[in-house]
Amino acid sequence: MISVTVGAKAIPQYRRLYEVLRKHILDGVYKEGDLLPSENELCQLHGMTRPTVRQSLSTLANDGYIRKHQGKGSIVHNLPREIGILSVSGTTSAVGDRDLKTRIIVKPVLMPWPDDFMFTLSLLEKESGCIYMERVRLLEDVPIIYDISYIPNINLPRITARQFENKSLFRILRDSYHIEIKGGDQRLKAIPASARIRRSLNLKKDQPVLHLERKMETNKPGLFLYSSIFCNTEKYSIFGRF
Amino acid sequence: MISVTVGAKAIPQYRRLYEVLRKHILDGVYKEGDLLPSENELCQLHGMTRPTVRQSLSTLANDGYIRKHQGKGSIVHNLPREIGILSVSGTTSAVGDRDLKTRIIVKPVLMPWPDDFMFTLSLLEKESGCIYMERVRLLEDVPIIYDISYIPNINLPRITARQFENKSLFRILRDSYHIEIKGGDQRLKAIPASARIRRSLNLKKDQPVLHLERKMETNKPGLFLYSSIFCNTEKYSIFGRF
DNA sequence: TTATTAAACTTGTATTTACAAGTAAAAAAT
DNA sequence: ATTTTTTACTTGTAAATACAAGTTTAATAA
Repeated sequence: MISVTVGAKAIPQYRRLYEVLRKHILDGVYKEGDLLPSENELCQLHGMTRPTVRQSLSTLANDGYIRKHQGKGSIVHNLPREIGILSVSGTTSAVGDRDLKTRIIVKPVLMPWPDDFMFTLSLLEKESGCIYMERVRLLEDVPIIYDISYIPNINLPRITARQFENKSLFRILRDSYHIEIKGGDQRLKAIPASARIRRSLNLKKDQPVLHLERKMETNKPGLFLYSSIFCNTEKYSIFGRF
Repeated sequence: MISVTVGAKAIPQYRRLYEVLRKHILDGVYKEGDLLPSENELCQLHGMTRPTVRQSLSTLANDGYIRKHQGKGSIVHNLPREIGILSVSGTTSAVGDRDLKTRIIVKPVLMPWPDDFMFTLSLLEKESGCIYMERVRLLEDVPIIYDISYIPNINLPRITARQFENKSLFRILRDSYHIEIKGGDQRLKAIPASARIRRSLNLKKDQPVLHLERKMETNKPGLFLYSSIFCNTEKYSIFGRF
């Protein structure tokens, strides 16, 4: 039987409340240090039970938007996101691409995987080859991130023909192929900038770069996306929680 | 009424199961790719209900030990911890100090806070002054991490007189002062190594370092610990989840 | 044999209820 | 006025239950 799902999947209640509260925090409805409404109040306000509300709040806490204190309440903790440009943790999207512009350096091309790829690949991945692309991400027209993406060529018809300018790769994957990033692993290193990276990111002499190697998990089992990311951290830092 | 708590606090059931499963994964009882017992099996095995078991598993998943797949089960995901030396995420202790030796460079001294401190301080913190210390952490006798710690001098009698050799600072804080690290924020940068850092970490010329600035939250409200950490990432990476 | 269907699993979401433990504010006692 | 106690309110932990949704296996039909 072939089942074609057209409409959007039902969004869980706890996820909806998460999005609402997150938006309110980012919009400044709740400011740094403010107490969120208590769990019982949120239950009444949104017509759900406490475990559901708690699931929203624990996700918010995990992503660093709030801190929970027994006996007190949930306190807004918005500081990092105001300055940072790339998040190390967070369930939403890994990169806050709100103010980031994208410039394509190498258009998507189909090629075999590099011999010494940074992660071990499955046989299926290896046989399929990879879609390769290079992009620069700019903050206020200043290049900050050099992003090399590797996508296994599994069931992604016509992806190399698509336009990626100013549209997140992840958005295209979500909208056109129903692929969602669920999370992933990353390795971090400080390395000297290569000549090409130095040129691309307008780096000063001897300015090192932060190198991230990422393996991203998706909602499609067996499908992983890979990125090699070079960051100019001279002016901006990368934020994270632990 | 004065209440003196002598014994250890009762450890929640979900935390106990978390520790058991975590240990089994680290010990290789469950190996990479293995399926954990199903939630219902874990319920029977440990005599608890599914919400409790699920709390353990979701914490394990958050810390990167397992991946959960609807309809399938929980799959062990132990790779990063075999290679990495410093964890960016994880509820337990931030640093896996199992194989790391510690060498004191500057013994704990009481001093005023630096003028341009990396985080904003509260008035209480500023007035109290800080306990300052510098340590090098070695992996197989090779210096990897240079750690500068700043601790507010609030209610920590005789801390400057204590011995820190080969004993984690955090262990002393926990054992002697009942202070637990609950989590925190960090900023990451790639920077050129200063002469002192280069000497301390035996860095090659032009080898940059990964710089972490950490603000750690504790179980004592208002008490934060601060660290400025320099990592030699030439041979080892820092791992993280997102 | 092959493809389809059904059943038996798995985790995901959600409600209801109960009590423990920590915090803050109000009330009472000194 | 000050201290102590109580109360009310907060989040934390835990059980019992129900159904949804995804995956795998077994049974069935072609």
